[in-house]
Amino acid sequence: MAHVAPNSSNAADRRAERRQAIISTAAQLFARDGYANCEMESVAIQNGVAKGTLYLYFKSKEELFCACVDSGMKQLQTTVQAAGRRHDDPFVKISEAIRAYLMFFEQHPEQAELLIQERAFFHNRQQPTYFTYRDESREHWRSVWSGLLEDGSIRPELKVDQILDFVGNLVYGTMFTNHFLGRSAEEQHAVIMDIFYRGIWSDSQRTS
Amino acid sequence: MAHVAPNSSNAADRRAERRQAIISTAAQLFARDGYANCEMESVAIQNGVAKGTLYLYFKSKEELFCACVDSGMKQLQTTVQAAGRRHDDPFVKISEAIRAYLMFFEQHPEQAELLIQERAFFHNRQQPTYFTYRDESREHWRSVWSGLLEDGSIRPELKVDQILDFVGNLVYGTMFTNHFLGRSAEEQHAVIMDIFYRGIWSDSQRTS
Amino acid sequence: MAHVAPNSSNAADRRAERRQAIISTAAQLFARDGYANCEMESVAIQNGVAKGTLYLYFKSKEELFCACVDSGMKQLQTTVQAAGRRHDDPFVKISEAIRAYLMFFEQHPEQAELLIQERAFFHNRQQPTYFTYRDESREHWRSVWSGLLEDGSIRPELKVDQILDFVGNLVYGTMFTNHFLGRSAEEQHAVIMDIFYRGIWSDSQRTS
Amino acid sequence: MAHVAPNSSNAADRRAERRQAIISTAAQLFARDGYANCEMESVAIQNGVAKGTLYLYFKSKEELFCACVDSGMKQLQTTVQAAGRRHDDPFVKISEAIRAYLMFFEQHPEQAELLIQERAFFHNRQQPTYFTYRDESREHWRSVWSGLLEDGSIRPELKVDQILDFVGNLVYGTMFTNHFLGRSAEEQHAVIMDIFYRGIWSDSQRTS
DNA sequence: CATGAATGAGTTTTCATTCAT
DNA sequence: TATGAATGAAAACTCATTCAT
Repeated sequence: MAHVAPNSSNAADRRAERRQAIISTAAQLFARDGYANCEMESVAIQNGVAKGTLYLYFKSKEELFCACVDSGMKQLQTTVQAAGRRHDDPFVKISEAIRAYLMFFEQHPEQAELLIQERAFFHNRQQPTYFTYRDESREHWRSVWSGLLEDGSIRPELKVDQILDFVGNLVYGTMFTNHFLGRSAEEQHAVIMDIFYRGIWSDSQRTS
Repeated sequence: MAHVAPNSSNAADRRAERRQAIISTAAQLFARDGYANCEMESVAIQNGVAKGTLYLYFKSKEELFCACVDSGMKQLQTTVQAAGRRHDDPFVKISEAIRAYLMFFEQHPEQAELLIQERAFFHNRQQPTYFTYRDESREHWRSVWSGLLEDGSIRPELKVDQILDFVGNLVYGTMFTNHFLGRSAEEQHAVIMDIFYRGIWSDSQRTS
Repeated sequence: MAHVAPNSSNAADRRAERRQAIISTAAQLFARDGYANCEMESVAIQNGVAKGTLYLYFKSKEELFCACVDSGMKQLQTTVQAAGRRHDDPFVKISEAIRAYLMFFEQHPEQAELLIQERAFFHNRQQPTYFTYRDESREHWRSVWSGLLEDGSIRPELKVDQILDFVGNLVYGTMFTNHFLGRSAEEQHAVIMDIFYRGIWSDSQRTS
Repeated sequence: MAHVAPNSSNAADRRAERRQAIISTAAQLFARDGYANCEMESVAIQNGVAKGTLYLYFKSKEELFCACVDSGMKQLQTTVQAAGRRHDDPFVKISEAIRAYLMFFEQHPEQAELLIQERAFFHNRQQPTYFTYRDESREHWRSVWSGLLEDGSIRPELKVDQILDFVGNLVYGTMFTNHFLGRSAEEQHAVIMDIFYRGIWSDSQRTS
């Protein structure tokens, strides 16, 4: 019985690998030059293939771009979920998921750019992929927060959806300003969690 | 001596008015179609002038676009400052400034789009105008927060810059998700301030 | 009172002139190189204008091509009608119209090519322009033939439509073979009319 | 000694069969889509082979196309000749040959399209295949007509070449209009022969 | 100042053909 | 023989910008 190499065993696998390789370089170039200024020729050259070859893997420039965004968001989702699953304490789970989220974009700044490019070029055609993935995860986090609400860890007057929105907006905004201003996710993370959990008010202010 | 009308008293004023009129319609069109898909011709037609005329007011399409962003950010700044100045209590001042900020983008959704377009097309050429204006206001808000910190209204372990960043990121993220998802600023505002000020933890959780 | 030149009196006229000039050179080039091999750039250069200018007059290459065919068929129609109108005797009228038809394509061989190109490229999109114009003239010639049938000049067992079809097919086929084989219309014409009117049979054969 | 099947006895025969199969489907597709819009890929798929295989049988797309035209014209020639040979009377022979000609294109409309496509795309490179085959048959028909002229069946003032041209043009034009306008060859045939043999003039008109 | 006709650089996509397997 | 992945030349069309009027 012939041994089959695990990661390029057949034509379909090689195709998938090649596809992913194109996506990776394309993502970098789209992010660096912008969707409009990034030529298919550059992507091809950067991949060591001819222009026409790209069209064997993607029907159009737009489809290639969308594949880049989609691939990135999938990776983000995986990364964040994995980070959360590594811990049992809900607050730690949440905190570590947020850290993973911020770290992901710090390590993959091109993904932040792609989100902007997507909105800039395709806002009339589709809802941002980011929010599609965001909605997918929502149920999971909703149950985590519900638990915290039920066991009295969270102020009872808050609603889960409010918290989900708040934290979603907070990390979204933080991620982008980190990206634009070159700030470090690591430093931000502790402060964010602190204020998010405890607020800014002093005890005296709280009780007044 | 001829009477001079107060708001189009002379050629320079008329020029400024016309310039502003062009900016207004251009902002709408850039936002609706995207920078790349928005033709100078459309802007001209929408203004009832000929294409060539635009070039008497703006050196290029890019300059026109930048004028749109700049004009929008100026308006935002003015609106937010005015909202803050209407109140004396620092927390109310801050809260109302934030409300004004969110309301501004709700009423001028094209400005949110322009920020995206700017980043998408010109990130290699300039820092986002938004952050330039953001930095300009920072000093003012720093002094407000410093006062709160000094008088013990704020937890003493927090630093003003941390708070400024936190709230900046929070409203930035909130504004964009409101914009993308069509959410109402009014509803968000109360929750945001509540969590920002008090955190999400219950008293029992805080003391544990 | 200013004198106004009769043939370029205003912008609309100049536009029409320019349009016609483009059509003329385009017709030559489409015929020479074929629709597919004729580049818009060539047409522009041949006209002494830039490529973009063509698109101010014609929405697309296809539209320019159709304008060429249409213009040619209009000219053909005019020429043939005029030739017919110059004579009163119906048989002469018909004969001269046919001569004019054959001469037209001899003098405008590009029009014969355009008919072929049109069919070759657009047969899935529209009926050949030639047949549209052919149908338009049919009524006129029907009445001429009807008169001849009624006054006994034509064999009574023939029907007008049969004659119209026969002569239509005959001149159509003759025109194309003249064109392909470089034959002279002038020579063909007399023979065609002779056989068409009298047939090929000898008297003895007719009566047998 | 192995038994050899009579109609695919060896490699050469199988190759010829396959070649012909490709020609048949290619002819349909060239006619349906036009030479330019017909992709080699489609031809391959329609034949159940891979693109590369076509190039084992034909050097290029152009050669494949030419083979289609040539094959069609050969079939036409065979069909027409066979129809003529079935009769002894020269007028019947001629009439039946013409009927066969018109019927052939009615049953093989793709061949009419191919003639147009050939002219449209290759008129700078070769004379139309149709006329090559036409010339080949000319000698045969010339002798038929000469006989009729000599035995007094045909008006003595006519020349054989004139008759050959006339009838050639007539059937050529008739075939194409039948094709374009969807007319039936069967109906046309009788009228064509009648007018061709007897002309349109009434006896009174002939003698006047 | 205002116009709008003219310009021409620039890019995606297609598809015939090749060639390693 | 047969395959089909890879190639890369080629061309229509757009639109920001200019400039003669």
